[in-house]
Amino acid sequence: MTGSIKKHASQCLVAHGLDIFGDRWTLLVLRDMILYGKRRYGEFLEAEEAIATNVLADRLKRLAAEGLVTVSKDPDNRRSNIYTLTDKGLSLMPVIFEIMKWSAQYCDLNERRRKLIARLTAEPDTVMAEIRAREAANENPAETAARLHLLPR
Amino acid sequence: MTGSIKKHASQCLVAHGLDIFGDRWTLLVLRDMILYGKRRYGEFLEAEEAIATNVLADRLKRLAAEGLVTVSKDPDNRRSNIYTLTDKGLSLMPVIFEIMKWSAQYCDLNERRRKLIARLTAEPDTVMAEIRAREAANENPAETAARLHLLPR
DNA sequence: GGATAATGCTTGCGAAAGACAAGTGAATAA
DNA sequence: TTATTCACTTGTCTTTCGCAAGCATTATCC
Repeated sequence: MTGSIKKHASQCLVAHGLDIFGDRWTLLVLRDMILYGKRRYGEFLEAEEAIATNVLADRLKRLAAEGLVTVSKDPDNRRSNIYTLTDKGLSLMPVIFEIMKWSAQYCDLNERRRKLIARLTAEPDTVMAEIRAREAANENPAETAARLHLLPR
Repeated sequence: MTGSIKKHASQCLVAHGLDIFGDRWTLLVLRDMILYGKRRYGEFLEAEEAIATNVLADRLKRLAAEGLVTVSKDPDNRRSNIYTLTDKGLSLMPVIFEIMKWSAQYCDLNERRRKLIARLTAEPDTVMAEIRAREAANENPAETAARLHLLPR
C-alpha cells in the first residue's frame, strides 16, 4: 500500500469520520460513485482533478477495507474490477450534499447547478432514493448523471 | 507558511469545499470552534488529536485567508490572538453535523452522545441557533460545551 | 525594574505521503 | 500470435507532516 495515513485515535465523531474520508481524494472518489455512478478504475482516472494512479489504487483498497465499497470482477471483462457502493458508502450522501450546499453559497452557479442545489435542499430524500435506485439497477454512468441532473455543466 | 496545499482547480462543488477544508486538520480546528467555542491557539493545541504547532499556525492563517475566521488581539492579554468564526465559518455547521451523524451510525455511543445525535437529527436549526447565540455572546469554552451538551463524554 | 514565565508562534530536520513517469502482467482484440 | 487495453505497481522526486527546539512579545513575580 502506498500510504497508511495516521489516524487520530480520537473519541470524537468528527475525527472518526475524518479518519476514513478526511483526505484530499477519498471523498472525490465517493463523489464519482455517488453522483456519477462510476464503478471502474479507469472511470475514476477520467475525473478532472486527475488523481495519481497509485493514490487511486490505495484509496480504493482503503474504501474496501472500511466497508464503503465492495470489489468484484466484471463478468463481461475479467480484466476489470467493479467497485460497488455499500450501504455504508451510500450513507455518506448527506455529507456530500452538505458540502455541495456550502460551496454553492460562495460560488457563482449556472442555471443547471442552481437547480440541482435547490433540489438537494428541497427534497434531499427523493434525490437519495433516486441514487439508491440507480445503484440497485446498475445503470451506466453517463445515463445516470444525465437523468438525475447531477452533471456540473 | 508551512505548506500551500495544491488545489484541485476543479469546477466541482465538492472539490471546491475540499480545497478549503479537505485535509486532516482544518475541520478539527473548526469543530473546536463550533462545538466547543475555542478561540485561542493554546486551546486548539489542547485537543486530544494533538495537532503540530506549525500545522496549527498554518491552518489558522489559511482559515483567515479563506474568510472562515477573523483574527484579533485579546484586549485583556495582548500576547493572545482571538480567532472568531465568521458567518462563512459558522455555515459549515451542517457539514460537521452530518459527519457526526454518519460516524454515529457506525460507532458505539454512550448515552450523552446518543442524546446529542438525536438532537442534531431532530432539531438541527435549534442547535445551530444556540451556537450562533453563543458566538455572539462570547461565552467561554467550558461553559458553552457543558450548557449545549456538546461534550463527547 | 530585572528575572521569570506564559503565549504564540517560527525554524530545522527526518519521515511520510503525494505527483509523475515508466513498467508489468493478465485478459482481450485483431 | 501479435498487439492493445486495463488495472495496477514501482521508482524517483517533491511536498507536506510530525516532532523538538528556539525565539519574540507581553505579562507576572519578587
